[in-house]
Amino acid sequence: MNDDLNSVKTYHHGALKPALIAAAEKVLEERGIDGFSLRETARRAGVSPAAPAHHFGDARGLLTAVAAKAYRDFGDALEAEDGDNAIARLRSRGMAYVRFALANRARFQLMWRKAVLNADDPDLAEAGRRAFNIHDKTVRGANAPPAAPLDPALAPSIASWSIVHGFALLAMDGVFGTDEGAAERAAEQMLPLVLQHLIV
Amino acid sequence: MNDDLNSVKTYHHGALKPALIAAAEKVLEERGIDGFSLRETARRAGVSPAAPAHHFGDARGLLTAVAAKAYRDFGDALEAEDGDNAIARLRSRGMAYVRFALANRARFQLMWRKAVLNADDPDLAEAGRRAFNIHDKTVRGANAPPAAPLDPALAPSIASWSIVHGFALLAMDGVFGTDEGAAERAAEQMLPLVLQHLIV
DNA sequence: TGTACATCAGTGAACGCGCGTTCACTGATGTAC
DNA sequence: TGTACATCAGTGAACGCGCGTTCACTGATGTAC
Repeated sequence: MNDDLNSVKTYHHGALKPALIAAAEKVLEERGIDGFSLRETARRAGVSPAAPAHHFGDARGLLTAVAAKAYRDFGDALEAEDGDNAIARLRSRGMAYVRFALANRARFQLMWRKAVLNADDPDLAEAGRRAFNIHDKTVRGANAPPAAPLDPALAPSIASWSIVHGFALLAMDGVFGTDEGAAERAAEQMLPLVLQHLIV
Repeated sequence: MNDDLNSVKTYHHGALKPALIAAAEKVLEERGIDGFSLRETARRAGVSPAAPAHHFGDARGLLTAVAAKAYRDFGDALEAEDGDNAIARLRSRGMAYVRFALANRARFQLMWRKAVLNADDPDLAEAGRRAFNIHDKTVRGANAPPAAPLDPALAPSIASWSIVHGFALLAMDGVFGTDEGAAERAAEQMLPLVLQHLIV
């Protein structure tokens, strides 16, 4: 084990899997998805370039694990917000959506960069489903009947998801300036125009 | 010149600049942005790997030109739609937004992948501004006073831009299935819920 | 409690890859006189 | 109209790069008896 400060470097790392995920998150945040590299991640974790293969198979496997964790953190961030009524709750969770994206740019982008992930990873799928369900219940209520993907009943969920998603991405592109907090203020102006119409 | 069918290969291409842009668009559409390569583009255009440098400087320069053209085509696609009244017009242009994204996936993504483009290219900036202005006038009316980026008066424009943008990206991610037309049907269900509230 | 041994989790050198860009060059074009 | 020459638009070979992955290996761990 490597969990005390006096630990010396041992041949076996002890907790390399989470350490690699953490290193990958740093590399992503610093270099962006396009600049990501498995070798650099291994370097950060203080390990040889071949080591990650033992835990993740290949680069895609590692990125998939990072994305799954990102979806979990994202779901937690939504769930952590609440409000006095349905509209207030949706508004604060909408803001949480935008804030998460801006505070975790590369990870957030990775969550949607399907081409780079293992599409059939069950962990990833489950984490994504959970995040959507949290949002869907926020819009349609905790007791709304489950709905198939194209059910018209989902329209309000899709609409509100679209708006926060689109806004977050535009904000990340700097459409609202690079000034700290400007995007958040723009979101506060804009979300109330729309979200209230989506709660039934 | 190389513009008739019997033309033989000449040392000078004659219209290499547009030919390279067209080749780049094909490479992007086939391989995605991450798979884009300057060499492959040159290969498609039937030209040596060093040739593009004469017209675009480097790979970033070529991609920037492709993105600027994409913004122009995108603006044209919005402008081509109309409606009997402001709400109908906004709705049909919203659908045009979604359709353009789905029909020009890689190009649409490129338009927003700032990290890969020359941020200070005047052509690109101008084409982007024009597209936003077309949208803004659709929402706030042709005679609305111009507004600074963070002016609250822009909120309805930003809201509607966000929703079509977010929806388009989710659709591209396959959230509404890969079934041809499914995304368009979902958009038709959802857009009316929101857009009508944004016209003043 | 001790020992043999299988398994696990790493090493580090080497591979081949396609890439973007540079370079000295050359063929074609256009222009000045 | 002809000619000299500058400029433009290409060539193609070569460069160095960092990458992901493979490979034979070895050190450490855990387990059966």
